Amino acid sequence: MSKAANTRLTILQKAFELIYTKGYQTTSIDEIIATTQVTKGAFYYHFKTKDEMGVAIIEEILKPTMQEHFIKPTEASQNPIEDFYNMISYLLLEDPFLQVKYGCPVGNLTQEMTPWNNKFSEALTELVNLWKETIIKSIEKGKESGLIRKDVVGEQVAFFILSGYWGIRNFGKLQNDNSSYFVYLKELRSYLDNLK
Amino acid sequence: MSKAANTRLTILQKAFELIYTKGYQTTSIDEIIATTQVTKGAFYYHFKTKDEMGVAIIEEILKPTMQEHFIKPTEASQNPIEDFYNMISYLLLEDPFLQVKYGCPVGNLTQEMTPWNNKFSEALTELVNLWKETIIKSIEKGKESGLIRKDVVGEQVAFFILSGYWGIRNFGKLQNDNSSYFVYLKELRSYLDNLK
DNA sequence: GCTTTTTCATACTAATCAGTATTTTTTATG
DNA sequence: CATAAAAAATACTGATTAGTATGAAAAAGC
Repeated sequence: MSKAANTRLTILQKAFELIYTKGYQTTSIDEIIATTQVTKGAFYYHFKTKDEMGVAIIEEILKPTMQEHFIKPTEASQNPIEDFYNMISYLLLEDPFLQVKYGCPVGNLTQEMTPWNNKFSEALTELVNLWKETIIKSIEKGKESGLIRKDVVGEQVAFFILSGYWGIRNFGKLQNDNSSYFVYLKELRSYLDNLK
Repeated sequence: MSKAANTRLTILQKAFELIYTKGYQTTSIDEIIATTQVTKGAFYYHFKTKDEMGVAIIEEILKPTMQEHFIKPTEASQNPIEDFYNMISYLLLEDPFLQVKYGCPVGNLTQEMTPWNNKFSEALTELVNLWKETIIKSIEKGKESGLIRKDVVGEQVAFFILSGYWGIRNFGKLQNDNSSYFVYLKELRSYLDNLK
């Protein structure tokens, strides 16, 4: 990777960490360049505005991460119900990057930037739809293989699972501990089992 | 109500509307006093800081509203399952104040202010716990009256319902339309029916 | 090695922010 | 009505904000 490309990536990564922990609006460019040891000239060479950088974070940091960690595993799944549970459980309790007190990065950005910034909304919608569609496909596969009831509606379940995930992360954030996750996961288990 | 008390209430109400639509951090005091036609002197006579006003909004605007619209009806309910559905459905589709594109006020504040402001977190936690406990009690009542299965765990269901609500409001916000609400409500219906 | 383009560094600006100091007006109370 | 206290009005401050203007260094092309 060229030195310039490296500078750009460093900015995106460090800025993402700051934004994930502090929020977008309250993370200033001065703070970003201070922690990245990059000058303002370099920053504005790579990004025309702060918002352009924000969208780049979604597309160049969040999207690939999601592809790798959610989309691929779900597509490869032979047992949707078991793997949905494992996916959510992993995200809530084990993922090394996500932290209880900071919630879900995609959820945070959605809450904060929608509906005031169209570029953000579009980029985030793309992400979320990708995840949703993957879940729906996985459910259809499960229906074919007999692991899921035929009368289950994929889109409904996808919305239900993702909503619950976003919501419980907000609870975790509020309480700043794992306890609500354990309670939530038990009910998720019983909900998912009812799809069989 | 005294004139001073009226000034205070006006500030809280208008500020809440601004914060609900724009977010807390991006709503400036200058903007609040401009829309309320109140001077800065008056504002800072009633509130020592912006954050003190924020907490007052939670306690004096959000809390009473929640008491009236969620707590009381749930406590009076004779048929929990039916009324849970109606409550969520009302909130998503009919409530005259809440708007799809702006999400849930409590959820928004939680996302934005936690974990960086303890006073906010405490005030919000109180609100949410109140709602949660009311739902749990309602479920226990339903179990006694035979409307809900005995093996249903109230706390799990309460978390599940509230998480789903918070999450789907984030979806609505992202898409800026009702469509996801309809899909979500269908699955909520079938989830709730499984508690019978 | 010379030139051009890319990449980055420094110093600045105008706007906005939360909050303060001080004075004036309004209201309550005797 | 006089006085004290409560409530509100005005003008300011210092810090922070996103973004710019301009020039210097690095890298690439020949």
